[in-house]
Amino acid sequence: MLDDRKLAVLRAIVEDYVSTHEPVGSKTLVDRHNLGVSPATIRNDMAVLEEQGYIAQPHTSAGRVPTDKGYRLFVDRLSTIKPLSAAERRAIETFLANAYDLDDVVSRTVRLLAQLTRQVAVVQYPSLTRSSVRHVELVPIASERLLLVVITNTGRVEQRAIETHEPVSDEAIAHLRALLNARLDGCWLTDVPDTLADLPEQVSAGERALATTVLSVLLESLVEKHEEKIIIGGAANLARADLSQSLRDVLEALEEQVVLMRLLGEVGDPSSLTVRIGTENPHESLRTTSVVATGYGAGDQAVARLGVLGPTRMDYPGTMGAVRAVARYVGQILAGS
Amino acid sequence: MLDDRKLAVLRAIVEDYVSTHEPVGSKTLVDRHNLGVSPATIRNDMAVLEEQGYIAQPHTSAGRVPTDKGYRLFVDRLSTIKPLSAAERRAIETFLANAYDLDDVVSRTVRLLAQLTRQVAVVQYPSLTRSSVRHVELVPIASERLLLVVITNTGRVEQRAIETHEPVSDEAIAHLRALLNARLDGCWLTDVPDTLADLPEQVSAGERALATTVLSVLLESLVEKHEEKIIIGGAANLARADLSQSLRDVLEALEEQVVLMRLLGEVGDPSSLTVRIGTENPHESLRTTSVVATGYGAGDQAVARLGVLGPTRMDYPGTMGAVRAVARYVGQILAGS
DNA sequence: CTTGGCACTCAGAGGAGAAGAGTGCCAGAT
DNA sequence: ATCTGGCACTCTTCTCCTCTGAGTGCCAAG
Repeated sequence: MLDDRKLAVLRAIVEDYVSTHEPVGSKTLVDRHNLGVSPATIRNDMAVLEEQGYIAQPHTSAGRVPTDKGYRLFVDRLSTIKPLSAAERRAIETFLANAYDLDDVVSRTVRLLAQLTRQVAVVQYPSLTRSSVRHVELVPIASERLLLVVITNTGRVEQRAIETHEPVSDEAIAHLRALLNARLDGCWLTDVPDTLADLPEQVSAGERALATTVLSVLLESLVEKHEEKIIIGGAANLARADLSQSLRDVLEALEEQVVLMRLLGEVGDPSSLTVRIGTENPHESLRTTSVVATGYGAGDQAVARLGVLGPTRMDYPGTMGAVRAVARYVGQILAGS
Repeated sequence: MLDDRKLAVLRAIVEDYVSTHEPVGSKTLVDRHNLGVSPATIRNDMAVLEEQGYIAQPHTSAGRVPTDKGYRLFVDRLSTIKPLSAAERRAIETFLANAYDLDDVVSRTVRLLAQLTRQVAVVQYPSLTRSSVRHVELVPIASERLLLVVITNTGRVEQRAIETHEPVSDEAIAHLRALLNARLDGCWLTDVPDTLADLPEQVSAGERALATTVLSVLLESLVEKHEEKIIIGGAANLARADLSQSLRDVLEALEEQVVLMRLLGEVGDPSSLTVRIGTENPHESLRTTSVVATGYGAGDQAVARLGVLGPTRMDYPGTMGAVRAVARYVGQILAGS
């Protein structure tokens, strides 16, 4: 029901609107893109596109603006992801290659994405589910307080304080530490609960309370909390975007971890990009923003997600190219470390 | 040269302007505060205050607005820090008491400050200079890659990846780890360089390269980098503030660690509050913002700083009260852990 | 199906005028 | 010597008006 020319018109409208930020009319359209027809013809096409909900008029005597549905069609069928320039690729590579630990990789990634896309970048810390335990450390820091540190093979370090509610001897701690390391070395994090299920029964009665406490903290910190850590960058780019929505609402939404989690979406196939446009977003105050996200990971299996958030009127091909490229390089870095 | 009534007028102007966000005229001033004189008298006082640079007029037929100099006088001589309500104190206490590790303390603190003051909160991670080494861990994560983890008595965990550029045996690692722990246990971080200066000479030739590499990374990560970590929260509050400056500039400044460091100022006496008003700030694009900061720490010695940033037209007594109170409670929490 | 012509609509710019808040100054009162 | 009421004056801001121009929809002809 939409012939080729109408699609070309829609594409032209999206591209023009994205670059000028102004409603685009039939005349400017034929001037800028050489469609071989007259403005009147374009007007007819526009009328159809509007009727079908792909474009809209801010007011009667203005040009057209793409709707969310219009952007959706554009992204799905009218555009191709734009590869980065060689210079950009090199810049990404060297910038990420210089990172010296996981924190640094993540913080560099978020800055990189923000700069490349000139939008707000969001990066989730790698999930622990695909990691295995490298080492467990148990350190007394006060008479009734321990610090539990778990180091994984992906270079991530989880720490957690433990209140024992009773004094604990150094021997008990050393014993438990040895036991934990013997049991867990190389163990997949997802297998930790099973592996340690019978731990309290394996220790002497005097150490049982301690073992139980440590175990519960360990399970809790590894299994529940770790997927929630997300960092954002480039918030200043929001101010440029000049969203119709109150900037404050968007900033507020961005400060809530839960919202961010849902924004990035489910961890899935890292080779596919998720694009959420305007009202497709799961949060009310992000009605005029779009999210481009993808998974990333050491191998072909995603361990977390990253993406950018910007006004619906963003340069989708370019943004998608940048997100995809950064995700790939981060994957390489993680695999290499 | 400024008599009591003129000071009272200045105080009233500041208070009114802060609460209404509108230039305040002589008539509204006598209406709202019961100074026992007529508007005309106030006008004379205002003329003097303006001549001396404490207040200014946005335009000829408008009321007066305090200048930075006016706020400075207000803060220094005309106001007292406002204590928090009992309810607020309880809220702070319970909110912070539930934190389970250092990361959590800091992130709760920043959220608390932002919420309490409805402004942007900035918290620096506790410096390591007052801490001592609790434990050093050295873990192989690849054939030529180690992870160095240092745990301090303040509950902070520093991690750093090390490239050895040559395969290292497990025995060498175990040996070095034992050596490091024996040497460093309980050692003040500031003393680490001295304590370890002769480390390379203490190991066999085969391990010397490794020891040197590890040592350099250890010193670097402990001595140089650790003071720079700062987190911010409540950026959404900036949008409400409606600064005359472009919001974007401020957001950009806030994303730069270096700027933030200089904003918070030198770590000094934790019992004193630093207030930087408008152009007193060390950064160009923060000309219309003020910073209220203070040190905090486990004992009477500050280990880091925290504060808030808001428009120059902020409620100084209330903000100062909140910052002081939060700093105290955080100190208590850190001391208790 | 496309095209040129034409009347129509409406947002936004620009200007004039009125309203109102606030000032500075002066002469008289305290 | 200081305070006060009165008054003229200065600006900003709000409203109302008109005008302009971009852009549209529709129609009849190619």
